[in-house]
Order: sequence, then structure tokens, then C-alpha cells
Amino acid sequence: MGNSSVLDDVFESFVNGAKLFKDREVLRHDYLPEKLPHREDQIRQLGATVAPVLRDSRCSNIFIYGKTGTGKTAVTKYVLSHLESKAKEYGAQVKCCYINCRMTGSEYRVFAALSQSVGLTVPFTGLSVGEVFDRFRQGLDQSKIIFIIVLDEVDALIKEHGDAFMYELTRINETLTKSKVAIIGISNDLRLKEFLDPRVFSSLSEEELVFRPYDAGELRNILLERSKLSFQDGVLSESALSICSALAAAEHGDARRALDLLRVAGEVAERIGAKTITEEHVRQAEKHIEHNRVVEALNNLTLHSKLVLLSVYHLNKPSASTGEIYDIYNELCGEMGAGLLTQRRLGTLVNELDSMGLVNAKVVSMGRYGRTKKIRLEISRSLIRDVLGGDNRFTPLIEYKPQASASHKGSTGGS
DNA sequence: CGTCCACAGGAATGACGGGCGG
DNA sequence: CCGCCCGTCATTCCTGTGGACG
Repeated sequence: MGNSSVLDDVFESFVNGAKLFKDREVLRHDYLPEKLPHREDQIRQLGATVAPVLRDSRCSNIFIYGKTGTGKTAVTKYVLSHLESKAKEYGAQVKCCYINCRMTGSEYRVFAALSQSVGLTVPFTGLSVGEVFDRFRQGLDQSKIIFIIVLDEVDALIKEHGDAFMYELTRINETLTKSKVAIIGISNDLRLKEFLDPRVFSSLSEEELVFRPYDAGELRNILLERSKLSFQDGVLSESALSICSALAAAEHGDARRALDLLRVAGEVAERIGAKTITEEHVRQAEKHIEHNRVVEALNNLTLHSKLVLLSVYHLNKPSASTGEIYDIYNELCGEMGAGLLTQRRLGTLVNELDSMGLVNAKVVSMGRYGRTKKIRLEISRSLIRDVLGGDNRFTPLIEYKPQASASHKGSTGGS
């Protein structure tokens, strides 16, 4: 009885204790609400643009811009799902295919996903990109529909693989006889047009739609709407609501961020058995989210990225150069018997760590003394010890004291 | 005012594991 | 089974460059 009663208490308080949530799914950012506050204009505009589809004519291609968490995806899904049900009502042959390009990852997989949505089965790999595209085109033409393709986060794919596939897609209508295609491109990067072939850009942006960031007041309304559905009455304090909106507004008006904060704050409050969600819980949620992000990032690093990060850790100064890092990295590799990569390669690994926010890398010129990246650790040293230390391959390397710094040429620290 | 350092970072290429169609 | 292709990681070779020093 004694032992299990502890656990019983935990479960008990979870089940019977202060229940704050009514439905926490509502606070996930992939939840599609019935109302999208402050986006009425965009909904109307997008709706007007795609409406011709209901009379069996192709609608214009559309380009949608806006930073993360400004409602682009939600508005698009919202409008298209309503469009599809209207189309069913009127008997129009309309089909939509939503693809997140960043998740999908490559041109091949984008075309494969498109093929699947017109009912074809395509192998994971093995075919040439052109072959998959051809199959898709044929399959599509046979299904005799108006096909709306949503390419979300298309900027990510274009920056990595170029815009050749976009060129193919924008011209696909010329080779179709029984079906028609419209493309909705969604980009987080407002400067995407600089990366695009002007022909692709002009055909893609027959219509343009811009999503401005939400301000704190708008975020507040959004959170208020959702909190009615997600929390029990009277659970959410005014101050918690305000601080969530303010924090997210400071971060380029990101509604996704605001919702995450609110949901995690609720979880924090629930876990410690609080009856209401307070400002303090939001602050803890902020730390909690950041902590999880970093831990997950650390765990998913490859062996060599971990070694590079560990080199930065060991050098332990406000700004290390690529050369210095490479020396330490070299030692660590020898120490654990791993083959070592080139300095060229290390450079791009450092850049990856930078874009994950684990490290800060900035190119600076030191004039006569060359040009290099200045690299600084962006996360706490103890976190590195905790997470990497969990892997016993690294345990000795964390305590290891490198001696390289003396041998390196320009290692005079302070300024 | 040119030089020249210590790299940055693009392009081409290759090795490799996974998987195809025939 | 063969020949081919994909995507990923890595190497090799390369040209580019901001600014302190002389």
C-alpha cells in the first residue's frame, strides 16, 4: 500500500485534481478553427481568387507571403476545405493537394506526393525525377479535374534545389488536355522573388497575397477565442493572456508561438496542481519550450556535428575562429578514433549549428590577419555536459583537456 | 594604396546505401 | 541479376574578399 500510494497520488491528482483543459488539441497550431480572427480580408481575397474553379475554369496562380505564424497555412486550408465542399455541392470536379515542401524535402518527393494524390502509386525512390513528373502529368490528365496544388514553405525547397521544378509545374497546363492546374505557393521569405526565374515568378504570382504579422492586440483576441474552447471557464488569468500575446508579438507576431506558450503554460500549471494559469506559468513555459528545443536539437546531431560543438565548448572563449576549432576538433577525433572531416566540411557544419541556434557564427575580417568566422556557444555549457554526457562515447571527451590552442598561430585571446 | 592573410563558400565530383524496372 | 537513379554526406579544387599592415 505504501509504495503504490505515491503513484496513486500522481494519477489521482491528474485525473481528479484541478482540471484546467477542456480540449488541449485546440491549442495545437495545426488545429484548424472555425473562425480565423483578423484574417477576414485574406480569406475573402483568396476565396474570390479560387472561386472560378466552381464554374469549371482554372483559377489564377497565387503567391502568398508572410512570416511564420501569420496564418497563411490556416487561411489556405480553411478556404480550400470550404471550396471543396462547395464544389461537391455544385458537382464541380475539383481537387486540392496540400504539400509542405520543407517536410517533403526534395523535388522527387514533391512529385511523388502529387502523384499519390491523383491516385497513382509511386516508389519511394528508383525512378528519375522526370519519370515521376511524367507519370503525375498523365495520371492527372486522365482524372479530368481541376487540380489545386498548395506548395507550403516553397522557399525552403527552392533555396536548396533551385526553381527548375517550379518551371515545370507552372508550364504543366500547356501539356494537359482534360485537366487544369492552379498553384498556390506559400513562402515565409518575403524576398523569395530574388531567387526565382522571372518567368516562374510572373506566372506564379498572377495574384499576390501578403500576410502582415499580428500585433499584440490581435494575438490576444486569437488566444482568447481559442482559450474558450481549450480551457475550463475562469482558468486563464488576464495577465497570463496578456503576457503570451506580448511575448509572441515581440517575436514577429507569431501566432504559433503564442499558442505554444499558452498550451505549455497550461500544462505547467496543471502539473503543479494550480487552479489558474498565471504569468509565472507562462514564463516557465517559455523556458520549458526553449529547453526542449535545444535538447531535441542536440540529440539529433550527427556524430561529427557533436564533435564540432564539443570543440566550441572546449575552446571556451567568446569568439573562436574556424582554424582554432578545427585544431581541437582534430584532437577530439583522434581521441575517440573517429575519422576526421575536412575544414571545408567543418565550415558548413558550423553554419548548420548556427542556423539551429546552438552556436553563433559570424564572418569577420581581421584585416592583415585574414578573414574567418567568429564562433561562440549560444547555449549553456551545463546543457551540453548533460545531454552529450548521456552518451558514454562522449563522457571522456567532455573531461578531456585539449592542448592545441598553444600550437595555433594567431591565438592571442583578448582585445 | 596595394598586398596578402585565413579563411568563406560555390561547383563539380564521388562513394554509398536504398530501391526501382525489366 | 543488371543497370540505373535517388538522396546524403563528404572531398577536392577553386575563386572571392574585408581590411590592418607596410
